[in-house]
Amino acid sequence: MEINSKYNPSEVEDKWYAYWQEHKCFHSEPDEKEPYTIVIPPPNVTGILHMGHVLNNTLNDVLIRKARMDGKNACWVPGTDHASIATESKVVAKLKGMGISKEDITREEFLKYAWEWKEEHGGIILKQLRKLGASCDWDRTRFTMDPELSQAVINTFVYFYKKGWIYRGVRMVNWDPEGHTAVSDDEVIHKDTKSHFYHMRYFISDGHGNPTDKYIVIATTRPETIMADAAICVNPNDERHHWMRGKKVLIPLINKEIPIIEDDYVEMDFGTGCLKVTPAHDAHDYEIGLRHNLPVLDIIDDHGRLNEKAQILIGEDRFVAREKIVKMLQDAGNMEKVEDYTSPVGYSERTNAVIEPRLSVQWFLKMGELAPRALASVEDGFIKFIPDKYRNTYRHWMENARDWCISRQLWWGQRIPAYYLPDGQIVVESSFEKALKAAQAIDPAIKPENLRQDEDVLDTWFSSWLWPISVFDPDMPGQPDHEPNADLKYYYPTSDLVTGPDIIFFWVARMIMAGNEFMNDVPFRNVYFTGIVRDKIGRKMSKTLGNSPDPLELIAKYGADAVRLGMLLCSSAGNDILYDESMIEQGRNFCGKIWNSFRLIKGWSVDESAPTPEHSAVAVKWFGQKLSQTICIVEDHYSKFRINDALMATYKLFWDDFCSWYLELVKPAYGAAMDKATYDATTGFFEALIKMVHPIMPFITEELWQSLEPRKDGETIMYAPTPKAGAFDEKFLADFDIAREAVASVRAIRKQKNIPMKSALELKVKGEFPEEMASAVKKLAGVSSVEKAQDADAQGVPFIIGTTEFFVPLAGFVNVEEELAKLEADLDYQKKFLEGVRRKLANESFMAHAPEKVVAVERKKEADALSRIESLTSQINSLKNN
RNA sequence: GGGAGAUUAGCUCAGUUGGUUUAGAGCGUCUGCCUUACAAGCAGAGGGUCGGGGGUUCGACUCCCUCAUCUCCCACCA
Repeated sequence: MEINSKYNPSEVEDKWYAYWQEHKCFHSEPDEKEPYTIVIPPPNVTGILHMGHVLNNTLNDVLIRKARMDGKNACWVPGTDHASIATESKVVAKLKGMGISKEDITREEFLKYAWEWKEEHGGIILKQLRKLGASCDWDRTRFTMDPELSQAVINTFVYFYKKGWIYRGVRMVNWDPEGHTAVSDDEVIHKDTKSHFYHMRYFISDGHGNPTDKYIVIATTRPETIMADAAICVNPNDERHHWMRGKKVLIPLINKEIPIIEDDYVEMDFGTGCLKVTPAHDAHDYEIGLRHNLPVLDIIDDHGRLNEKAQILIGEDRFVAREKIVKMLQDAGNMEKVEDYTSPVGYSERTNAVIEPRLSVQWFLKMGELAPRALASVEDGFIKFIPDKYRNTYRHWMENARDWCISRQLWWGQRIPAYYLPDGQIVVESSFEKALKAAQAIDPAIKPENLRQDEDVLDTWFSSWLWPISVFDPDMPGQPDHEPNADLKYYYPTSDLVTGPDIIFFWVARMIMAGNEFMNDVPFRNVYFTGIVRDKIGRKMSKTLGNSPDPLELIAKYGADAVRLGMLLCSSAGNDILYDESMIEQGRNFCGKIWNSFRLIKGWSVDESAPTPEHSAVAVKWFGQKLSQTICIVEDHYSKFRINDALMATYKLFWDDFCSWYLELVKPAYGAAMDKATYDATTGFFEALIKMVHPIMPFITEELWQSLEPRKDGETIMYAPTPKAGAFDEKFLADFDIAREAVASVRAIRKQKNIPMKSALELKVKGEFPEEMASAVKKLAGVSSVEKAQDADAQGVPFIIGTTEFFVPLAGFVNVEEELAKLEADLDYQKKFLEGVRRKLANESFMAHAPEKVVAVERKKEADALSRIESLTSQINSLKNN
């Protein structure tokens, strides 16, 4: 059989992915086996794959493939999220390019465009995931706006409304003037922003709307809102301002009279101690307004422009208006001074627009009962967070959770099922027909055309919080009487969730709430939080910085397996990933290593009658045990979600133990055949190894597993059972390590003395040495004999392992002074070490307090140091006598 | 401003209830090798007073206090 000398991933990957799909290898149906379930964190339906997805989905795939090989019924449900704000803004942008404004078309027309956009761009990301090797059950692909899933969202809304947990409220919300919607507090990012602090003069009114010559100075960062001022507020304890109690002031430029009021909220030592109260455009001012019964005047429209109520600068954008009004105030003599000022300003997470606090009517879901229960799920250990530190973050948020603003002023999403009667009464029902009936129960005269549905849609998270339930049985959420279908019964709760810590509140917490409410059980057992993928110097990846590589290009260049390994190498749970392409090169190199070891093995011919050489027998015995030992370690790592530790242990087992030691030991002389026993053991080991690697690198392992021996059509390594650990003897493994050390020492001597492997050396041993290992040392160190040394022939280049002395007789090669210096340095170190240990043993307090075990360890250290010193002294003497 | 976490080799990180750790790994670095599986490789080597200071303890990378630096989360000082 001809094997390419180099591994060619692109050839192999598409072939096996198609094979897996053709044979339905990813598909799961409920059966009698233990389920292992993951639901994908749904990416934006029109998004494209970035490095964060690569990390997340690689981890998911490793877990799911591992579970599958462990014999579980593994099901990974894929899907996408409709991402209302992001998608709608893309569609708006597209329409703009076509010369169409959203305002000019109907909701239905807009949605038609949106669905077209979704059909065109939707699901690209799922195709890209296939390139990565993701073993999702594509037959189960879901979209948060699939009709059934949308209905689940509507049912949920109706359910909570009827339960009295959803209410409509006038609230100061975070208005995104670009997205034209309210966004939740969590979607606002506060950034310190440079601006100015404007000190303005408000003149005291004479009582008839005319200015007197007295004025007060008010500092603000937002002079464009002065027209909406409802009062000037000072602290009641601020004596500086008592003189103007009961007076009124005039708003500059428009000369509107407003009262001076007093409230504790105002800090005396901030700014001028005077606050302009603008209830419509600041959340705190709104609160003050409520306390003092101030009128609310909203002068900014949906787009962030001043409206006619502003009286001046009508139609101007708020920032343009700010510049203009500053000029006007200066011209009018109202501007006292302008200072540079940096203050936190809220930005929309989605559009990066400056958030405008704005009063509006929104729908809210009460957190009062949902949050404490969801908190308990984690606190009581029903859900485990990895790493654990996120429990703190979670607790803090859950204890302070505010009601969830679930309405969004958008069209793309699930429309709120609230219907208004002409008299303003509201009915909430899961369909128009039901709503009509309910409305007619109130007023039999109501006709369909009298009923008006709420214009807003629901927050996207209000659909994705149902995800672990609705992907299996969309009839479940919001319908407590519904009998869960077979899928839901079998797959829920899911096993593990892999996601980023940035959506712990948006998504993770809310899924827990929904799970508790509708399933009376948590939605998953473990949440593994990945880090955020950053570039090599720690910057977040972003399009503008251009530091975000295209995963598909990386896959094309290095292969999917290499990309997967590379991502995992630099990721431990919860730590940010400092991505560097060299990690992926390492993945590629590992593929090369695996590939070449296979070529080596496959290149051997077998001689049925050949006896097994001693060194091969030792090698087989050793690697079998080493494999078992490592399997235990790897399994332990997986059980603790220490994926990169599991990976590293596997990596070293393959590269160091198998390739560098085992294969070198059993490798026959060039052209010579190998005995059958060793050959069979070797292929067996190789198969076990690639099975261990498979969850991490699915493609190359499938290719080699299929090449290892003839397989039936439809057979796959995906369902090959994870290798099981056999017994292993620690002492035997330790003995082999002594042999390794001896080999390394001889090789080092060869290098120092420039002696090629071809010239055989002898090795003399003084002290204990496991006889069984002699053949291995001979083969790998190029040593012709390993013999017990008598005192007389204890000479040559020395080294010590443990307490055993070794000599490589090399007449003429020994540099006595050099060797002596090394030995004496070591001796010196050992003496000091011994001194330290003895000091400890002489310490009465230590002897009295330390447990026996620890004392025994110290005694052993003492003994070891003593015999090491003895060996060193002996070697020094031998050298001196030469 | 509040909270959480971090600081161990050049880089990225392990170090699991304080004592078999006389601090480890991978990558990188250095040296020598194109040795018929692999130069995307092989062999070998060097590299850290565990951020600073103090404390608890027989014993501290590990626990406590403090300082410094960094990261993240939450938070409206007009």
